[in-house]
Amino acid sequence: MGSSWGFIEEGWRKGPWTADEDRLLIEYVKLHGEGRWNSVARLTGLRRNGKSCRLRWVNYLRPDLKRGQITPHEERIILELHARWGNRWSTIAQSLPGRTDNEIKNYWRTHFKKKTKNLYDNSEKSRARLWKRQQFQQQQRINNQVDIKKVMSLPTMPQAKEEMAILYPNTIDQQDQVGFFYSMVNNSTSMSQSKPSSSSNEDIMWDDLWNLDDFYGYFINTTTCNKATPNCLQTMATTPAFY
DNA sequence: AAAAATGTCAACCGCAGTCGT
DNA sequence: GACGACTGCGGTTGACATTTT
Repeated sequence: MGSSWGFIEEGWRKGPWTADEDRLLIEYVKLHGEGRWNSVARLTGLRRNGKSCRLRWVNYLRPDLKRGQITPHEERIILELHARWGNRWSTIAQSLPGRTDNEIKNYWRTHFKKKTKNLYDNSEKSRARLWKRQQFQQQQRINNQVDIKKVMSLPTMPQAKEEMAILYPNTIDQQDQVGFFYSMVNNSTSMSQSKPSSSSNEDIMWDDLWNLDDFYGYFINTTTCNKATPNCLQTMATTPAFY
């Protein structure tokens, strides 16, 4: 980061907004409408850059924002849409009038993401095991040694495989899809096995399900969205949050 | 009561897409 | 087509609040 919170850097103020700054921004939008955020500083004297102004307006000052807690109904929508779209928060936000992508993202992280925390907190040993497995599987893919038909015919979690095929038919590379899916299944299994015996079976099941859900989300992000890259699995294997 | 841990959320950053020149 | 400015998105950070020990 390198910037001092609440101070001025290169002429721009940073940190929490004051009531006066909010007022200036609201007046600007009243007069000029949303957009052209880089003009705000010039036209109002506000010492905030365009990005900061846009963010403040979109996430806090917009009059159509719904305040207060996420309702159970909204929560259900978030869950459903996240299962479908993954971390595409702005897409999810479009189905929740008055809620911002930032709000939904924060909500998800604080209410649901923590369910997977235990998985990430596992010992270095299990991380190393997973890392080795991923490396191995990646090497297998590189060497074209994965027989797609063979893998698809494996008995493990056939329903999940079927669901994946329905939900994400346009993935970039079916071989990668299957290979990664199995690495996640293996990951999930090994994590469960390494759990302390005090964990109930239900806890383990839910943690694994949440983990798979994360997998779905990440999978979408790395395959069907614009940012997809052919070597998405390599990216994934080197992403710390993933093991 | 105090310290530590955890939760919450506003705001930042970098990246990528779009648009105008 | 190349380039720069602008915009939007998702991930992350840090300050503050709340809960737990």
